[in-house]
Amino acid sequence: MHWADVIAERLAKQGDSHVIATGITPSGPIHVGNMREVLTADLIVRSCERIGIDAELVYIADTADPLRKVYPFLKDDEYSQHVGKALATIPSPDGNGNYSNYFLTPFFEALNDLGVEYRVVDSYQSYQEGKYTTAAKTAIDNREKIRDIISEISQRPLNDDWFPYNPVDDEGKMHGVKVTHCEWPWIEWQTENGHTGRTNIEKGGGKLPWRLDWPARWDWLNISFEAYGKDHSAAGGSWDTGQHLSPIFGSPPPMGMMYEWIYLKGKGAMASSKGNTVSGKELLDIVPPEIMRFLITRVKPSKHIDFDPGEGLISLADEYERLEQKYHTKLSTLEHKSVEESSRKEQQLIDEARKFELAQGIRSGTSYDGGLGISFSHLSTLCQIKSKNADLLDSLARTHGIDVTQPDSRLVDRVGRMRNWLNSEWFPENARIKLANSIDSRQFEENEIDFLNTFSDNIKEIRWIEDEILTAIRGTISTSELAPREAFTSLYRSLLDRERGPKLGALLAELEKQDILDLLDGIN
RNA sequence: GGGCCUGUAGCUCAGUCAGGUGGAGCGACGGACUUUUAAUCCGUUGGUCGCGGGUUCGAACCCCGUCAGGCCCGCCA
Repeated sequence: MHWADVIAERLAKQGDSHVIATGITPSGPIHVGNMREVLTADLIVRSCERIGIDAELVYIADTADPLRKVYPFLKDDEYSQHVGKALATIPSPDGNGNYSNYFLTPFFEALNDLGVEYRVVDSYQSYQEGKYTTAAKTAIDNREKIRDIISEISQRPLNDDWFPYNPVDDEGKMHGVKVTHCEWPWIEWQTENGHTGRTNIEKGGGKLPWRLDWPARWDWLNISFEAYGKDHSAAGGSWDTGQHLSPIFGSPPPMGMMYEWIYLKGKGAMASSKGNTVSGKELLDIVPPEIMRFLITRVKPSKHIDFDPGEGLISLADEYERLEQKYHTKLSTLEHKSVEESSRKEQQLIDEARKFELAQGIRSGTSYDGGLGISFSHLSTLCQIKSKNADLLDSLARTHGIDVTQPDSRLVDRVGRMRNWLNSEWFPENARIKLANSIDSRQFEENEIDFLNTFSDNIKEIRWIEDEILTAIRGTISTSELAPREAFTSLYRSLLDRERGPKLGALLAELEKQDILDLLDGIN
C-alpha cells in the first residue's frame, strides 16, 4: 500500500473529518526540501478523499517568527537592524510590502501550480487577533509544570527565569528580552541594554516559544495530523516535548510522520541559510507540476532524496513517462485489493498506480486522461532545433498529429518550461545537441567512411529541407553495405560525437548545410 | 553522552509495522524490427538484503550488538 494511503486509513480509524497541518517559516526562498512537507500533507489529504473522509490542509505561515540572522541572500547593512523582529514586521528585500510576503507569494504560486488546496493561517496575524491568547494564558498559568516537562524530556534544565512567552521590546525585537513581571494581560520586560517596558499579550505583544507554539496551535486549529522534518524528530526534540505538552493545552497530540530532507546532489542538505537551494518556483519553471509531485510520491518520506536538477531530472521525467504509459495501459483498471487478499506483486502494482495518481496536479474525482504522448526527450530535441514555437508545432503536427490551430494547453505549457530548462544552468550538457568540431577518421571503419563520403556527395545538390535530407540518407543507405542501424550510428558518431541522437532529418534541417559539408570534408 | 532516520541487484527504489521460496523500473547483455534512434517489442543477466550474534520449524522483516552516511538533543523554527 502506498504510504499516503496507509496514513489515510489510520486517520479513518480515528474519525471521518481531519485537519492536516503544515507549517514553513518564510524566512527565505521556500525550497524543494520545504515543499516536501506541504506535498506530503497534500498526498495524505488526497488519500483521505479517495476513501471518503474529509480532510482539510491548513498551511501555517510562521510570520511571527523573528529573523534569526542576516542570511547570505540579504544585505547586511540593511537587515542587521531587523534581526530579532517578526518576519511580518520587516521590509521586503525588494522594497514592496513585508518580508514574509515576499517569500510567500512565489511559494503560493508554486502550490497553486501543483494543485495543492489549502487554507492559510498567518501566525503573526493570529497572535494580533488574539487566537493564541488562551494558549498563552494556559502556558503562563502552568509555567512551572511546563518548565519541568521540557527540562525532563529534552534533558536540558531551563533557567529559573525561563518564561513561556517571548515579548517584543519597543523596537519589535524578541531576542534577548527578559520577562521581569507578568500581570495578565500585561507583561513587563527588560532588554540587554536595560530598556524596560510592557506589552499586551492579548494584542500579540510577542509569541510563544516554538516548543509551546506548536502544541498550542494543535489545539486551537484542531490538528489531527502533521508531517514534520527529521530535525524535530529526535528524543527530546520539539515533537517529543509537544507530545507531552499537548494535553496541557487541552488536546491529544496529532498523529505525526517524520519526513527526511532533500539534498542537492553533491552539495548537501538544501538550506536557505547556506544558499544551496532550488526553490519550488524555480523547479516548476523548468518541469511540469506532476514531475515535481512525482519526486515526492515515488519515495517513502523516511528516505532522503538526493535531488539532481541535471541528468537526474531527465531520468525522473523518463521514469514518470514510462509509468504514465503503464498506468494507462494496465494500471488504471487495477482493483484496490487490501493487503491481506493480494500478493506482494499485486501490491507493488497498486503502489505504482498510486504513485502516478498522487502525482497528478488535478484533484481526485476528475479523470486521468491519456497524457500528452510526447516525451520529454523528444520535446527537448524539438525545443533545441526549433527556435520558433510555430515550427515546433508544425513538426508535431506531422509526427504526432497535433492540431496546430488549437494546441493542447498542457503542450504549450511544457514547451515553455522546457525552453526555460534549456536556458537554465541545470540542463545537462550531455543532453544538449551540438555539432561535432571535427571527425576523427581513425574511429571509423572503412565502410563507414565510404558511407559518410557518399552521403556528403549526395547532399551537396539537394534543397536543405527535412524531406530531401531524409531521402538522401535513405538513398545513401540503400547503396551502402552498412545495415541501416549501423549507418545511422555512423552519422550520429561523426556529426554529433555520440552513439544515438534525435531524429536526423529534422535536426540536420535546422543546422547549416555548409557546416555539415565542412565537417564531412574532414574525413579521409 | 542520549536519540532518530537510512543501508536490499551496477543505479533508483518496493518489500520490514502483520516472519513463510528475495521484487519493480532503469542499466548491461542477447534477439526482433531493418530506409532513422535519444525509438519500440521480446528475452536474458543480475543480490552472503551493511556486518556479527540471538529468538524461531522458518528472519531482509522481531531482539541485542556493531559499522557507515545523515540529522537532532537552543528562551531557533
